[in-house]
Amino acid sequence: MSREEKMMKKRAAILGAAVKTYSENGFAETTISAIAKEAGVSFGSVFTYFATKEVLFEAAILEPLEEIKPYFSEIEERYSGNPIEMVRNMIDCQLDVFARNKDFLRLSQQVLARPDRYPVLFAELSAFVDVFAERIYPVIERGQKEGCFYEGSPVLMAQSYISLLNGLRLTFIDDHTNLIWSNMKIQALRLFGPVTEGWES
Amino acid sequence: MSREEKMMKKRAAILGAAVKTYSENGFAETTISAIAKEAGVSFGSVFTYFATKEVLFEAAILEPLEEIKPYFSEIEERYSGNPIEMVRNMIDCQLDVFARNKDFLRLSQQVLARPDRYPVLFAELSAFVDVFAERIYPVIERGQKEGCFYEGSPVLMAQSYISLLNGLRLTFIDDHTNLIWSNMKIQALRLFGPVTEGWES
DNA sequence: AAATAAAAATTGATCAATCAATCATTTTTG
DNA sequence: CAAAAATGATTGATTGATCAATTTTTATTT
Repeated sequence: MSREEKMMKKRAAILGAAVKTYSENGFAETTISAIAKEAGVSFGSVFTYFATKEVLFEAAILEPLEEIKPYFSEIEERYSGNPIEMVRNMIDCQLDVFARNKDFLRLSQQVLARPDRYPVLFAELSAFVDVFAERIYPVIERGQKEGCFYEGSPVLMAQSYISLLNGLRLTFIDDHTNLIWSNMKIQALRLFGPVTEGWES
Repeated sequence: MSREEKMMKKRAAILGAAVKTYSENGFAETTISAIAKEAGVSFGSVFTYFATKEVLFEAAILEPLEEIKPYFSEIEERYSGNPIEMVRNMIDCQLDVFARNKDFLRLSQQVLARPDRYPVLFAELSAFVDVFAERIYPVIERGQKEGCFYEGSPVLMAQSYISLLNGLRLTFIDDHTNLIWSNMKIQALRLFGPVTEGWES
């Protein structure tokens, strides 16, 4: 393994440990030495890869966010069918993402809860939601024209849906099963239109 | 004003300042001296009324929780009409409570996000949700029999509704208007049954 | 291949700053 | 005056960041 490869691995280990430790203990109650221990590196090494505790926190938000972004921005590209089917596919996929990324989502909720403390990160997460609302908008409009979605502001629907996702992640913080999450998919769908039949997966 | 009255007032001032300051800055990043300043009392006085920083945090959760409890536990007593009307009244009232108690709800979300850090408080909040689910259960069942609510587990519906409330409080953290909140009431109702007509308030 | 030097990365002891809690002193109350 | 409450300076513990010493890696020369 080349030096560069080794260093990339080490950086990834530190970042992963940071996501886990920050999400469990919050920014202030997380010590650099706890992250170092979790990552299996020395205290000093953390500062070789991240200038400050603050910079490491920012990276722990922004880098996983990039992984998740496509599921919420590439709506027309990723989900297919008529509007109902598209939203159904989308919910299926996005709820799985939320169920899987517990640590990252706990972290992002810490940011959402304190906009003044994390202005840059908060703006980044807000922009993420705005992009989602913008991309889902035409799908909702088509569904409304077809008569299968409720009338009303598509932005409002999108916001209520994102709120439900965040709230679920908070309410079922310790739920490791996917049972709850698959049961909640139909509830999410009901924010868009009247739906009786459940999931067939 | 008697001494006892004065002391009650001072205690209330400290507790109010604690709810505000803890909710804005989190437990660890809140200093006792910041709470004292916000409350207009001296540093030392805080310890006359609350033994430790931890005890003050617990009081800042548990005492406002008692104020809010009735809106979520006295379902049959407070909300009237047929099932649809009852849930409509309930949502109307509970969303107002969530919109009004921003600081307390931010605090409770800090607890929900870290069950291991706050085991006792977390258990208290979980019990609160459980009581709500138990009390709303028969209303949902009646609505299902009347055919105006979706079929499916009433507990799941109640959980999705509480999740939406928490998520809304997180998403609209800085929204001071009540516009968003009144617009979200119909979205909340749609978790229970297919509803087209909006709010007439 | 082996030896050597230069550069880069690792390490944890040390330092400086922060802050919860204490407590001796002062002020207020009855 | 005596008891209670208020006050803020002091103390001890914690921890982010620094840095000098050590180890590892890479490049160069024999």
